[in-house]
Amino acid sequence: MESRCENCIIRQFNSLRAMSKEELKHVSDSKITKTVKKGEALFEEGDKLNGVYCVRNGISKLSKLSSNGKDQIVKLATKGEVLGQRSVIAEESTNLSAIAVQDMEVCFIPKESITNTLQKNPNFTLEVLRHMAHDLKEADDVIVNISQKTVKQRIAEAFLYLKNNFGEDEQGFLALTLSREDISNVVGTATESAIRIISEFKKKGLIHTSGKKIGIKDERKLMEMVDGF
Amino acid sequence: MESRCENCIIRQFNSLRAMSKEELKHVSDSKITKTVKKGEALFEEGDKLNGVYCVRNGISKLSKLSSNGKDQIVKLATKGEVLGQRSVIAEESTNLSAIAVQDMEVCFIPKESITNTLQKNPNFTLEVLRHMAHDLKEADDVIVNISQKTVKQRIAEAFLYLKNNFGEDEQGFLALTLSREDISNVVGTATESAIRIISEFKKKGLIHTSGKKIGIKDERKLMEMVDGF
DNA sequence: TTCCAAACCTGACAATTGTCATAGAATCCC
DNA sequence: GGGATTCTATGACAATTGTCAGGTTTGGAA
Repeated sequence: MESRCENCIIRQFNSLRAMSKEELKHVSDSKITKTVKKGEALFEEGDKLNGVYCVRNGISKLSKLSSNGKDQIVKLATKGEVLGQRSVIAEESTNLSAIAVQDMEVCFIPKESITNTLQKNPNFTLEVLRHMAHDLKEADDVIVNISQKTVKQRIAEAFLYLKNNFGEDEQGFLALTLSREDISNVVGTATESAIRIISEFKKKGLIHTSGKKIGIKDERKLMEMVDGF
Repeated sequence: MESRCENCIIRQFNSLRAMSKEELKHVSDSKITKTVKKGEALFEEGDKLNGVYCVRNGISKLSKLSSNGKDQIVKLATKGEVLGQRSVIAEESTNLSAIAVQDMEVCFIPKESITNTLQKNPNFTLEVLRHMAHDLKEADDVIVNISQKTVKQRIAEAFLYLKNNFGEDEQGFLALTLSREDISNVVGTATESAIRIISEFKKKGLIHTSGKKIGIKDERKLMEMVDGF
């Protein structure tokens, strides 16, 4: 049941596609496939990583603990993304925790395969660099959003982000269901504030809910709200 | 007066040090040295960059305009840093503006020298990658700080950051003097709020001021404040 | 099923922060 | 040097957000 990287479609979405046949073979021979249950950690802030994780299925939140005891979610990583790269490249312990928000299937790739290829295959290195450049741009956007937008705007934006990146189920609910606490940790606010605003959105007919699940009813109004109306 | 990159000490602090002799020679032949006056822009958000800027002297703020009309300063770049890399690597227009907060001397390096080297010299690419990994980690830290700390804490932290990164002058003032507006754009708050908190710090004896200049008087208390006391 | 713990929700209140208005100080430019 | 402009500063107030203190609902385990 352990499939070969050479045949893995996921690879097309990340920097591994720039690896040569032989390099890929080496990765495939050394990789370990793992399943991670919802709520379990791939790794925790401060861990020294001996490799990276390639996400085959499921979604992980990348978060960092603040000195006030709250988690801030910095990114949601899904199928095709490689986690832990930054830490392996900089040869530092990781600055983020990775915790599954859905059951996951991941491949652990020992860092030797990665660092060797980084030193030998400029295409691969460049590909990794491009991905990191993209992540950096996104991080800049997050900084601006968090500091210049209200909680209400950020929550509206988060819902649109969830829809655009993870889609909806058959009944029109967001495919990725986060707890209220996770939502508040994404936008950087108190859980109670997030809940209050969700209730308000529901009253205004912007969204509908069913248990934890949230569905977007009025996308246009949400978009207007993000831009400040 | 145009000196050669081969002899430039600045290079030791950035990824250019991983270039070979010939590559460096090529860069040196194609580079253009510029002076940029305080307040002038190296480039503006949305510009397509035809190269990168290596800072020889002075300091630049990297900022992004928010939809509410305020600038958010994402980073302060000083001697040795290379600006515009992200944009050149991703082959996108830049997401940030770079504006001098002090008179600057910079070298413009056409992108061909960079992209060629990126494709041929894995050491260089890896070096760039390491720098970007570092920037990304810093960006994560900024996200957590902005979303989880109060304005007061962030301003205290900003002062300590300025001292640690840019030092103090002979009279004990921070060597980098920012306008109150720039300070508020670093921490992501209204200018009035920043001014009010600066006044408060002054009353409490944490800092002293003279015109725009700010000096740190009680570093210990500022550090405690950052951690929430 | 029943119970327990966790998650969700709401109200009341306080603290923080932003906005607007205004005034003095510094700076720039002719 | 004088006038205009920008920057700094402060007060008053409103809006936003966080905190605390309860509730209710939900989901899972015994």
